[in-house]
Amino acid sequence: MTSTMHDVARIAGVSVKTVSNVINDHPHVRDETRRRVRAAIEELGYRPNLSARGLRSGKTGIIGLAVPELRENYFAELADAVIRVAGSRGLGVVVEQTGGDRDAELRSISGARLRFTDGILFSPVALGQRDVHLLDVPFPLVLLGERIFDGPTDHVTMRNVDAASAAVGHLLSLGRRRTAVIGARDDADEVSSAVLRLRGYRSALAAAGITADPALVRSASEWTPRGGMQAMQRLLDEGHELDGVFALNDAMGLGVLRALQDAGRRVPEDVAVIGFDDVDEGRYAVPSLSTVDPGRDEIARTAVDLLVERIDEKGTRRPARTVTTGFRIVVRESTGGRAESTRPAVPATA
Amino acid sequence: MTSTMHDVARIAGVSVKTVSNVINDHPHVRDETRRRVRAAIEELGYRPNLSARGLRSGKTGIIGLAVPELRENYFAELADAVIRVAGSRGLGVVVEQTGGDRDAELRSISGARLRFTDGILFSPVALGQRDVHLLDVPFPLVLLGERIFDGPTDHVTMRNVDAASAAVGHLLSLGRRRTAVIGARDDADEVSSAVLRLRGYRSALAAAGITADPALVRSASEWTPRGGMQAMQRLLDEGHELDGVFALNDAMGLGVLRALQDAGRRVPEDVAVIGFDDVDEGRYAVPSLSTVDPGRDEIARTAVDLLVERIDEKGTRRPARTVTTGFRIVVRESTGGRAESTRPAVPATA
DNA sequence: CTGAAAGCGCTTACAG
DNA sequence: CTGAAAGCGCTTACAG
Repeated sequence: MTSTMHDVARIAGVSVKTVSNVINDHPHVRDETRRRVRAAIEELGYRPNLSARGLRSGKTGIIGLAVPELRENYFAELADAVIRVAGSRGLGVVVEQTGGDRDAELRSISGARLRFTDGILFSPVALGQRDVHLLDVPFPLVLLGERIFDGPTDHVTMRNVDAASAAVGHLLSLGRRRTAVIGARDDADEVSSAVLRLRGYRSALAAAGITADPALVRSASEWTPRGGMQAMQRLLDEGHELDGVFALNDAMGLGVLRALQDAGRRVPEDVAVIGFDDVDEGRYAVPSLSTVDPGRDEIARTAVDLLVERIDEKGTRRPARTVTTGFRIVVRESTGGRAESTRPAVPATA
Repeated sequence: MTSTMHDVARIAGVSVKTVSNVINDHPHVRDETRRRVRAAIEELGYRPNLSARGLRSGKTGIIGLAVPELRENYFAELADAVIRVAGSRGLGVVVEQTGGDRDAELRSISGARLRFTDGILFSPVALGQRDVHLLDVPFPLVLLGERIFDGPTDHVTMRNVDAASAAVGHLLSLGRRRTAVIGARDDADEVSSAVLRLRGYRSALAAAGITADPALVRSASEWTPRGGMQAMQRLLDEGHELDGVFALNDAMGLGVLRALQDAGRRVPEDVAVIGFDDVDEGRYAVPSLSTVDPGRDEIARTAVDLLVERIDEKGTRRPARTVTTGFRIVVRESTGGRAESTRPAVPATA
């Protein structure tokens, strides 16, 4: 039925070793031989059996990506970027969803799937700093995010504190002195996006000589539009004065916009709003949502390359490395910038 | 380093065959033996090598999902659903992005990845009816969507015409007599979501004795918020009277909402708007977007189960089957319904 | 530069 | 019910 290297070798009149050399672009094959082998491959429609190759070489050419949920835009866009980069490196990506569940996160790095992927990119949301010892696994693992630092594995993270500080600095530069923060969390013993971004908020205010009003520091039930909307509604209901909002992610920022509009507050005239993540939706919101671009493509590229390095590593293992990616403040309508989506010079055909 | 079945067999004092029987839940193993084998597996941290199993059994336990782009919400949510269902069937999912590119779509079913996945779920957007012969591939393939019908493979599709007709019927029931459609395309020789949904629009109007005004039938440069917004802006600029809009997907519907608001039209008072797809964002838009729920979970479940059936198929191959899933009209604020996101009875901790 | 052969770790007839 | 052995399709030392 399906043909093997032996069939190709027979048709081409060479040994399987030579076929293997051609397939894997090894040197020392005469051009004429290479041509004959290629023709035989074409003729038979031969495709290497990846299981056999994997068994022999100890590699499958597949990496795992463990994220909470693809229906969260941030992770869909991250997965999109990771799949692109991995594809360009000749790797397939098995996407696993943990649902932000601790057990599922543990399972994804338990090794149950170990002999199936060559390594895993892992974005935890349930595991935290106290679980750092669980990351000492016997296979290549690259950690994403800011739940766990100083672990035994390579780690790609963003400048959460600095970026949050810059976002609040942007609101300050617009003259906003009463900026609320939505999505805060102040667990002393946890390091998370929430904690780091809140730290950036505080340091920006402190640098401007402003005392943060505790009433303006709000948690959200979940980091979604719904969570942001509800937190904002409560804040408005309580009657606090405010002229700016820093939503710790764009999803909540979209909910904040809605709550403000429902309450008849004008954005950005009455209240300027900035989010974090730069998901596509923010660009199309009314008004469009200013945000922090955390450099998702750079994160994906860096993470895949670190993982590939680890997979290719022979005996000598280099020490764990932490890479911090850059960021950019994206000014849109919600802080007085212009919408990016303008009419095209040439209208599309109607 | 990593242990094998032989190690387990040695520790447990049984043959590898028995270990295999235990791992694969085969009968005819005494409880006591089973316990000993399990203990040995535990002790060694043994995990089956999936490459070896794949080589021997001819299966990898991985299926492929080929979609345009995960950053499009519809496909992120579809992938989310497929990964959940596949996981419950013990299968991993390699996600491949075609970018809606013809060559990439062909590559995804060319068999280059064949011996790597047990089968593929394929959602084409570039290939069309004329490419139907290309689907006659020597591995399990399940087609999603409405680009190609009557092909040689199993096919899962939704009731596009009926659902679109019901959406427009909903607008008619609100008394809207001048409903525009956004995202139309009228290629006589192509069957696509656009063509089918447009057909539903026409049949609903016809059933109500209304002549469709060609000026209200609009294409969009792309099926995105931007495309919807631009198409709506042009429609408004041209000064046509209208009181309803049927956006052929939610992404365009979100852009339509924005264009209407920019133009000072009230939704739904002046113009009622309904989309198609039921992506999460529509629920959080201001106003929330009415839509057609095409039953994404049902699509995912059906597609995975058909693929599993094909993979497990021995000699006798049953004929290709087409499954059509159900739909539901979701009435939200943009057509006068209530927002679904209400305040929680119990506020989250602040 | 090329060929014959071993072996990666499983599963599965085949004997017993 | 259990064991010994073949073989899935590759890659890679090892000879030549």
